[in-house]
Amino acid sequence: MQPRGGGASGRKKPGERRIVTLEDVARAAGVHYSTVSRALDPATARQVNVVTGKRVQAVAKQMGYHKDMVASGLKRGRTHTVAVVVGDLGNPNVAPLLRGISNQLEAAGLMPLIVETQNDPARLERILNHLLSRRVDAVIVTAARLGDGPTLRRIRRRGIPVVLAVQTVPGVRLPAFTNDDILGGSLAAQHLLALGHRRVAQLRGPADIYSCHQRAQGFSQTIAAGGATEVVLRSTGPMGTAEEGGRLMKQLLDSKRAMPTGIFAHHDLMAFGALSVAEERGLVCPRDFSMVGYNDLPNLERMVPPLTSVRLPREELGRLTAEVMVEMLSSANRPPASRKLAPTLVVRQSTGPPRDSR
Amino acid sequence: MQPRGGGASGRKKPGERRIVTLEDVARAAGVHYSTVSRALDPATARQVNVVTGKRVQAVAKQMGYHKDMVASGLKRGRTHTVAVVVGDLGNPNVAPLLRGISNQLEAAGLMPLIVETQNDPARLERILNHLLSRRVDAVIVTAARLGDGPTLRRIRRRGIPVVLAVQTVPGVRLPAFTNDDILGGSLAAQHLLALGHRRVAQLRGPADIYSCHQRAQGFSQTIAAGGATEVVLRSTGPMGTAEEGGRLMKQLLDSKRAMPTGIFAHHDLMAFGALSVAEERGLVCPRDFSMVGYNDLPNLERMVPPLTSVRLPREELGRLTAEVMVEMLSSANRPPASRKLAPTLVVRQSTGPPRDSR
DNA sequence: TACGGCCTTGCAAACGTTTGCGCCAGACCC
DNA sequence: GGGTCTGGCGCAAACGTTTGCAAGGCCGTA
Repeated sequence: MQPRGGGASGRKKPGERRIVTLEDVARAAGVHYSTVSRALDPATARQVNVVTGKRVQAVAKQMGYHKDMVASGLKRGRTHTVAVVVGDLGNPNVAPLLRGISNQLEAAGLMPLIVETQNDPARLERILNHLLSRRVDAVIVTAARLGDGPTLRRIRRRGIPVVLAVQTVPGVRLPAFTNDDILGGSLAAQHLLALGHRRVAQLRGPADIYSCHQRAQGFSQTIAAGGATEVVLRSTGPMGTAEEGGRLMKQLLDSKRAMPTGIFAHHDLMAFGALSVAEERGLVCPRDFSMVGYNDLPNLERMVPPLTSVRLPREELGRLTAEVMVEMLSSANRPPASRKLAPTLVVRQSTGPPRDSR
Repeated sequence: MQPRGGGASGRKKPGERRIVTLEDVARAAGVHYSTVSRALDPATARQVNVVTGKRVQAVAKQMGYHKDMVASGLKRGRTHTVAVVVGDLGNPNVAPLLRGISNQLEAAGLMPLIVETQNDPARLERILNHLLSRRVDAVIVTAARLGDGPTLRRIRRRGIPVVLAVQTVPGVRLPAFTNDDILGGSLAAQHLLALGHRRVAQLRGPADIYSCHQRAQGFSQTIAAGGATEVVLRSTGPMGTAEEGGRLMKQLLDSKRAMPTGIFAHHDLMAFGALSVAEERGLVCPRDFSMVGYNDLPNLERMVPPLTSVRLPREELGRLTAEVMVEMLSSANRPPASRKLAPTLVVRQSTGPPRDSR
């Protein structure tokens, strides 16, 4: 049992003093360490005499005391840590989401523990075990796939609050804060209909992502209601890659049917892939067909053509999610209700009237 | 002192059993809990009889025991947590870097605790105090600014290993793993020189970021050695925003001197901002001037014009950094040496020969 | 003066794990 | 058969905090 603060450098400088504990402060202030503990916790500070309290606080500050959150966590059963599970840190959507979450949690004295599943359900399982053994106070899952229901229920049964963000999975009774993807799909459809498109195509994301079902539903319903015809291509690969988009576009172009004039891709990157394939075949967007993406990735306005896309309220979604989480942790009552936030359509130059109507 | 596992939902289902401890397992297996502890830790497992060990492990698994890392952390003084301080999660550079770090740490049984300073030195200070009180085993700082030396030294003096990634600050004796930004700047310069440019400009990033000094140095030296003339514009705002790039470009265009034919921007986003301003003034890239960016942001090939840029080995840098960190934590000897990784130039269509040479 | 009620403070038992130490039993040697 | 060694296990003390409980002092009131 070597002393603390040795570090791993090997060079033990004299300046490397070991950790300052309650007992050290207590000795210096001439009180019992329980008094120090009380004086330093705002919730119990009024139990100690004002002048003693001030003195203790001064001594603690002067000695550079910092509460050991590990010990505190052990004793209280609260680590003030909230795990945030993301699918892919490289996804441009997650940064604003995480910022929203982090800011909100931080304001409540909680620290986000960000972990990445890399969209691998097996990793999710492993990671969650790790998180449980680290006694996180709660979990925010931003990358739930349809198969994750049992895993999520398992954490919930451990008594740890779980909320879903961005992605939800139907049937699992957990509060979820998502984009209104039905509306998102519908916005894309309305836009194409308004421009006069009568034959449209949809490049769908993977089947195990619920929000893709929603996007599809919103789009298809609106298209049908508008009396236009639709063909649907289903992605089987990973979520939202340019390759998948290109593959589906090839499939579409190789089919016998008449080329649709409007295309809705479930992800901007899929739209890019599709555009590349179309260009190779000599098709020009928006002259020969219109393209609507999803997610409104950064710097879209500098792309060629600047992509019309559905923008999601990412940071706000993060804020909202964390806000609810904080409330769940402080007041132990009613399970909060799920909410959906409305996306908006950002129109750029990848969409226009169909060629045959000019 | 209420029992664990109550959670915050308020609905206490019967399934919510409290946490399984060593003692629970011990009772079920008919041994002392210290024996369970030893049996479950590979490092001490050989101290217990093989058959007892197997039985204990079976019972533990069957009961769903998971070691409480909080308690373990308190006892051992090791939390198996490494803090990773990033400046801005939205920066596309950080995702691959974090992936490299995470994968490597995870393989060593460590968990990254990702925190964002939002490029605010005051936040850095606050956050580091938080991290210290959470007893992280080590810290990786990926966003050091020139003024951060004292803060970094302070953590180091607490005996906690610190390494720098991506950004370093001269004078602070910490191992740093960075891109070779001198080479990066030089690559940009060589490219412009080879194309025949004789009058070039440099749009510099903020002065408190050391890698910008390096980029500038590499660029200027190479340009000077090539006998070309250079004008330098210095950013005073935040790192690498389109606004800053635009501002500097305006400054350049408004100056009396002859318009340079080649421009090197310290960040792709600055390049975008500059391009926008130039377009407004009727200049066309690469006809009227060439532009080289830095960082090789994603989807650059779909921009107009596709931007020539310096690509950094981000994920590899993360891997390397974490690898060294792991080694520092396991073997307590020699402080490791800093290393630089070589960037490469990705040539696209934003650069070409100067107009006057055609 | 006696007594009940504060306000302050100290005491000590947790929280769940790790680990030095020591005990016991069996094996082995002479 | 007595001694030593060793493998396996239990005991209990930590790690640093939090927090019921109770003791002591002070005040006011009867």
